[in-house]
Amino acid sequence: MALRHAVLAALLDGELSGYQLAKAFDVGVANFWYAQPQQLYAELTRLQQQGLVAGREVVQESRPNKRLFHVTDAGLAELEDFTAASARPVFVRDDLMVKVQAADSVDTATLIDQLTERAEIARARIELFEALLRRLRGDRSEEDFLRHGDRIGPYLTCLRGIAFEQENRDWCLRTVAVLEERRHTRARN
Amino acid sequence: MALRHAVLAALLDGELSGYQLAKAFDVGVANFWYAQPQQLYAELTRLQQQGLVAGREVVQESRPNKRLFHVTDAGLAELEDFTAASARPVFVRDDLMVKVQAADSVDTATLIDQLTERAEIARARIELFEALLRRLRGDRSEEDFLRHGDRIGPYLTCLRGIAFEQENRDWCLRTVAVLEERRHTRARN
DNA sequence: GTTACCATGTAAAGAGTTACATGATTTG
DNA sequence: CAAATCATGTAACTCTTTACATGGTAAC
Repeated sequence: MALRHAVLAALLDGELSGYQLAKAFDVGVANFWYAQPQQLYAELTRLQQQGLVAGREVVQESRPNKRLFHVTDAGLAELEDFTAASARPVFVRDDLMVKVQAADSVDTATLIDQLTERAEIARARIELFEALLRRLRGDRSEEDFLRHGDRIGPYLTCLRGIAFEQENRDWCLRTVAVLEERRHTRARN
Repeated sequence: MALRHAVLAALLDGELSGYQLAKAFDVGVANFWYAQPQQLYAELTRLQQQGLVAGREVVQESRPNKRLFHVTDAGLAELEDFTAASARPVFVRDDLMVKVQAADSVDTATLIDQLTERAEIARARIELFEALLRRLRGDRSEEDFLRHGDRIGPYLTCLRGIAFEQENRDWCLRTVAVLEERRHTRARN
């Protein structure tokens, strides 16, 4: 059960409604996990039943009412246990990689398009993440912030998000370059 | 359905038994996907029923008999379709990131251990992947191989595997450094 | 007026993990 | 004699995705 803990970790930053949480997870600005709104609403309900989060109804006039959730002491204890338990390494698991693996046997035209598009998406995310980093550290330098800041978890995970997307972008562009050169070479022969 | 295509792509390199396939997926040497043996046996059966792969029984004396599978023309066509369809971007989704996100609120001792261990695993995988790259390109230079080699798909995915693991390792080590320094700083105050 | 945003869900299907099962051979 | 390798699966469970569903307000 990983989503549970991702939700708990996300709620450490303060009270959030399901909708706000969904936005954070959706943009990937949460950058350490991704989940869809439906999952989050369901998970919040479960977590509340188990007493790991508590919600309070906020009545709004010009908008639908919402429930704001925060982590309870039991939730914190659960996170503590989770952190102490060991985690297995992860793999990339990307459809694009499967396609590239098969690149020698299939038409590469659309593949090149997809890689280019993916590089662009990665670029956009890097920008987004970098803006988030700046916001998190305020006017401090990164080094200073990481040494003395109160809440560095999100900053550290965001650093990884950026590194991942950079690697992503660079690999896509490199692969496009290789595939395109081969197309031209073949065309000439 | 993603595993289907990963299996098809993996079988492009030649006939494999379920067991051999499982080893490739397990080590992650397939490096573009990961799956467990049970999944693979089930998937091979399904693929065979759908005519996307064909198997032949190989009778062995000192070992149990095995079934060697290869991709059929229908399988190739399926891969072609899959490649043409668009793929959604991926996220990292790593328990370790969830833990780091919560690092300000939980005990970091075991977390530091886990990050260190993960860095070591990443280092080992990088070595493994680099050996695989050397084997794939033979005595050619990377540039030459990527320009004129017959089968570059696995090479390109392996490049990404390495980049991913490097990023992984570096982030873990950086995070450990940050967390450790904060422990010491706090201890002093 | 149409699109985007706020706000919350249910239901079903698909994918992946974990646990359980078996049994022979080879290597140390 | 124990551990690793070869070889193949089933069953139950959890997690994720996709599709469906509703309804008001704000902005262009």
